[in-house]
Amino acid sequence: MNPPTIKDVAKAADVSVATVSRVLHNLAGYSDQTKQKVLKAVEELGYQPNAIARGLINKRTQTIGVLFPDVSSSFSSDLLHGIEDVANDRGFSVIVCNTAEDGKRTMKYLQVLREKQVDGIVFTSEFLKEEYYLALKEMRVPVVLVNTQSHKHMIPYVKVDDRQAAYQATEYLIQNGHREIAMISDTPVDRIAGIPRIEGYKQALADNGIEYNEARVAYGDFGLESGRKAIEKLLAEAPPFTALFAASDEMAIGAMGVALERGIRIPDDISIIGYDDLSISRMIYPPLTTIHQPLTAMGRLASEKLIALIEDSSEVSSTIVNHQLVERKTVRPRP
Amino acid sequence: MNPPTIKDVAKAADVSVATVSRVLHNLAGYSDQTKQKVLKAVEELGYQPNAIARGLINKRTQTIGVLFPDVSSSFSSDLLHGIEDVANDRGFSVIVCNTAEDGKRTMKYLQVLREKQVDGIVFTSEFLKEEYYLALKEMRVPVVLVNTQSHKHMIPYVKVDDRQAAYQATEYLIQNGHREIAMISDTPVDRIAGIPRIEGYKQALADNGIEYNEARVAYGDFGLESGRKAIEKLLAEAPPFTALFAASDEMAIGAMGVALERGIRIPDDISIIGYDDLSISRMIYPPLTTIHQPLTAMGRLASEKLIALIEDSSEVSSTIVNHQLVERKTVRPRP
DNA sequence: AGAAATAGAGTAAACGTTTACTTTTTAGTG
DNA sequence: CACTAAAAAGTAAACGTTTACTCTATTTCT
Repeated sequence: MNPPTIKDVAKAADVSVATVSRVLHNLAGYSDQTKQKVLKAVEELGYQPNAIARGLINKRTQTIGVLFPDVSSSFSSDLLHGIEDVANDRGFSVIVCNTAEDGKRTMKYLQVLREKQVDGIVFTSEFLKEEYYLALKEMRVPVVLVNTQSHKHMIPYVKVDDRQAAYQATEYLIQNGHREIAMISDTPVDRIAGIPRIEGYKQALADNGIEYNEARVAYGDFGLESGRKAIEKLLAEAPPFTALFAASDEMAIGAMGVALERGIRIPDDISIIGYDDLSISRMIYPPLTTIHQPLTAMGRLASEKLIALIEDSSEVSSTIVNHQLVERKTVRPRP
Repeated sequence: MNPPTIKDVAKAADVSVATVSRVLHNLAGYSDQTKQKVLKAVEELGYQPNAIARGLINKRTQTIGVLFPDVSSSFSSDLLHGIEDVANDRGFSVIVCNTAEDGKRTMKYLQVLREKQVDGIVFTSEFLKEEYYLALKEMRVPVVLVNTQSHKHMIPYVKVDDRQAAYQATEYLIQNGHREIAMISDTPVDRIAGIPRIEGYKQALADNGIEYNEARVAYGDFGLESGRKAIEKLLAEAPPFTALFAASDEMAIGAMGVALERGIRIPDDISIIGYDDLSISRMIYPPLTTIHQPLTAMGRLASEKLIALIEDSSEVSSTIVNHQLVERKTVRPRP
């Protein structure tokens, strides 16, 4: 009735459970004949080992937990894709957690992951609060950060150099002759993705002798809708501009939408450059010029680092992955 | 050194492990004084129960597995969002599996999920092969299907009525005066999402006295790129048409992209209606008229059904969720 | 007061593995 | 053939819980 256990196999093959276990793990200590008997019994009973029992004894669950602020964003799901892919390859399962950027929820997830005895954790796209750090530390499992970083604690991370990427995006607009350049940023309290991108933008302006004008920057939350709001604000309140740097593709796409609705041509009237390179960005019209972040590859890398830490608990370093400016159709030289 | 166990708590509180367990589960059998002692010890040691050990004994892991053909598609991640949300609420974790529509991979996942003793499985957006069904059956855990359905086996599902939705989409174009209506479909061997949508399309034509012309239907795979290919084929080879029904938003968006590139105006020259209503569809320009599938809600519903099955193993029925035609800017009356 | 019921607690088996240790069998050596 | 080394296999503890069962002391009832 119940699923067969190793004992049932042992009985059927008329050997001890230890022998069955050894055969199944290819350890030494049995004759070829015995091996055949065991394998036959396994086959006949349709025996499958119970990973829970195994996990209990060797204190390994072959499971990792991954936290996202928003699983359903294109950004997160590309990351997840990469993470899941290598994890699976290496024999790990992944439990997804959607924190909704809510501290309470996050702490609850952390507790669940702890109780479930995950072997490691990937924490993505969000500032690592001290509270989280402490919980993570108590769990004593490896952690890797993706698309975020902790200045206070030494935790390996995988991310692009936001400051430099933003610098490059802005400079690209400048090289195209633009001097009145607006920006849509994340809230300026975001120490991870917000501030560095604004700084890169400012620096590029400064290095090219263009004065920074605070009125030309609007704030969003990386989402589509916030991009619409932001450009509306800019159009209404900011001094005129011929180019726009949006700190996320979603915001760029939102902004393009309202521009187009109002008969503002892209890139003829306003050039736009985004940030992320979501798969959608290539496909919309006009295709979005943007900073490519290799999200799937970053996910893969994160998984690899984490598993390395789990398996040899050797030290693993952080890596700044290369971004890339991909030229498509939303930027053109200033007339 | 090691994380404290229930034994450590028992020792610290000077009671037996049974008592600790009872206190932790609010069962009867101890004085208030004892309870305080135990709680104090738990607090001081920072004890957290081990879900693996618990799972071993009560044969419940509070974990479900979810299979997607492509985790990183917007479609899947909206579903996942809903599934994860209610699962978490009800105390379940979710393990994601990306089958990549690969039979081998799927079978491997099924085995892993079995070994990990998940309590239930959600299977999404793919035809349930007999092989999968058998594996699932052997696992003896509840299953719910999302966005797919098995005609052969009685398995509860959650999906929209594709045939009817396609009918409605097509009829909407007809009501707008169009008579030369092309379609981009999934491959016609797809018994789940392919055939019913084509049939709905055909039926709507027939009911309105329009002859079906096979040359006006092209095939894709639901992805963006395939939408581009399909419309290119249509533009090159099909008789002229004034409207297009795409069986997925991604394909519709891909098609819009090439139309726009070629100076074909949407909706002035060609009206387009999509299918899915991804969050991006509202945001692109022009915003896509489409059939709304409430993906997140469908995910939630699936989770609820599955958990109901897990918890009382009562019978649970399937539900056809309501789709909705959302009118945006890509369809206009024929001039 | 004595019996019966009850509250408060402990003991130990069970869940399905892995593995250190022990025992038995076989093969090898001089 | 006696003895040793190696191979083959078994025994049982351990992992961290839950829970059925048992035991003792106290309360309740007649």
